[in-house]
Amino acid sequence: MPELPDVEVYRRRLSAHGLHKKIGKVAVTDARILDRVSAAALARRLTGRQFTAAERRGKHLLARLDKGGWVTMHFGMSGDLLFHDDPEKAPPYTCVRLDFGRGAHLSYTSRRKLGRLGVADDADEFIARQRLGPDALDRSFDAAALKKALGGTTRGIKAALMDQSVLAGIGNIFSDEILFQARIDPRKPVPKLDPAELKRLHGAMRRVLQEAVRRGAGSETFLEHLPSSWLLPQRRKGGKCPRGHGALKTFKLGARTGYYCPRCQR
DNA sequence: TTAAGTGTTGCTCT
DNA sequence: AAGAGCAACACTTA
Repeated sequence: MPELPDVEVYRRRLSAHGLHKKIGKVAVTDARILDRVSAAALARRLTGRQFTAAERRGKHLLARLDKGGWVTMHFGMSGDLLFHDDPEKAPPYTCVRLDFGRGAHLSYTSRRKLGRLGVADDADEFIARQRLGPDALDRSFDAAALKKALGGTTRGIKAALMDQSVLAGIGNIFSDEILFQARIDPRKPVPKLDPAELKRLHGAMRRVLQEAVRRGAGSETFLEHLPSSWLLPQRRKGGKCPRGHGALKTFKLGARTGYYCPRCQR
């Protein structure tokens, strides 16, 4: 699930409830999601420490530790970051649980175990190792920066938008929404985008991602409360173009399915 | 029942 | 050497 908006919601949650609290215990209940760190080493690194900041780059969440270092989290195709007050009531698929003390417990979940949690000494080093491009919602990532990031590639625009080394944060779902709002054919080769399209693309990207964060991406009811002008609620077999153009079409990008309206996306 | 499909990424192959 | 294809995983749907 988690693309940029979902992870931004997790970041805000961690920032609001998880900072400046001493970590008393680290419970690793499924070590498969640990990224180049053992359960014992993770516990050693975190016990007695506290988080001092929560940052995000694309789909990666980084929690800064006092006395140096970061906890890095990625959620793969399914995952969440949840607080709960009873340590016995960790959500399903919890892989790592941090106990901050009475009534404050944080659980990292990963249903399909494609997520990864690790530690990094330096955030920039981590970002470089992951080959992450600029964050899609970074203030300095303006239309010119988007054009520059896309420069050089000849692929279709949807594939380029989903390439985390080009820009970080957009996946299969939100690339469909962004391209629908920008009225651009997802398979259109990047070099064929004219300046007006690039401008629309950049505007749609910011609007869609920010609105998704504002509406609480990742929540159960997220799709139900979206404006009727959005593609996402229709993004399924039998879905219709929100602008009244009839059935949406699908196409395959590797193993992923893209949805679009062939009438309004050119 | 079995198989295909899934909001991601990384590795392999061309 | 950029880009396509597939495996990794666990669960849902056809």
